[in-house]
Amino acid sequence: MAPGSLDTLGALQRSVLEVLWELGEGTVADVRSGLGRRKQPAYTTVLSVMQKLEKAGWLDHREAGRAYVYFPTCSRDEAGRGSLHGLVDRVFGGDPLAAFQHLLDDRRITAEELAELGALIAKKRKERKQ
Amino acid sequence: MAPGSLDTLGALQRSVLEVLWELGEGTVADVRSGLGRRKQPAYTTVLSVMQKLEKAGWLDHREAGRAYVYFPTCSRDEAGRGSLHGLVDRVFGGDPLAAFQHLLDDRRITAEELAELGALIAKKRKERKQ
DNA sequence: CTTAACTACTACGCATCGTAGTAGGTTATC
DNA sequence: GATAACCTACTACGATGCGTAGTAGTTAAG
Repeated sequence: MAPGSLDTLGALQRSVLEVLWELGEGTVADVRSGLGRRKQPAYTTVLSVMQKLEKAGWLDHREAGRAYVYFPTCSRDEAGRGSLHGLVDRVFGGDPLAAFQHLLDDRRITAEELAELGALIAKKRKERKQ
Repeated sequence: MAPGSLDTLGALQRSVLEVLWELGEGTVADVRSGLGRRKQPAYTTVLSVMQKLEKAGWLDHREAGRAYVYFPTCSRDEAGRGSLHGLVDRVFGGDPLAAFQHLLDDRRITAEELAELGALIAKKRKERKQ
């Protein structure tokens, strides 16, 4: 399970996580060069952020020779699910249906996506039947 | 539109908003007694929080005689929608369908709700057709 | 006029983020 | 073996934001 909501993380913290999800795993140096920023933070800055992320449960590490190789404790998908789950709890009183309603009212959903959704739900219902 | 994400608010801030959504509007004293807490914060504490919420765009007020009557600038629904919208942007790269997928995988959705959802989508599609 | 109620302004402790320096250990090089 | 390079651990600091509340000032009521 995700250790918290992505929304409570700072910008740099989320960037670091993003890089590690992209790479799968990596050293501090890897992550640092993976950050697509004009002004790269100091090595120790990235290290600090990653240590804090590890303490918060987002990252773990293994030793590989002299260096530590860090990796996320949950996939991007799981983190997204956890964040959404948290939002539904905190904002919609734990009612997923309420969240659905709002998403459905979103103007950005195309007719094709709507159709896709219908199919998705039908499939889900079939799965449940068994 | 909602001035931000509910998720970035503190616990007391959200409680205050909650009370005002419940009441529709209210003075500082109204909100204070509306907070269902064992230890009620000082009057000035609630006032401070509400002033900060107003500066942040969540509240507005009108004068009524001697007192200020505060009210939310957006409905609870709009705030929820805004938070969800923000989450979809920040976490799912602006793809509502991805958020749907996760919600659908939620174990808490009952078969009845799933059916309800199907009907909801069918209705939505019909609306779009016109 | 005095008192009660209400708002404005200010402040403080605490937590966290971004930032990074310094100290110390391990590996590679000469 | 000594030294340089690289890596981690620990510590720190400014900024910001939340919860908390006191003080001062204004307005209404008696």
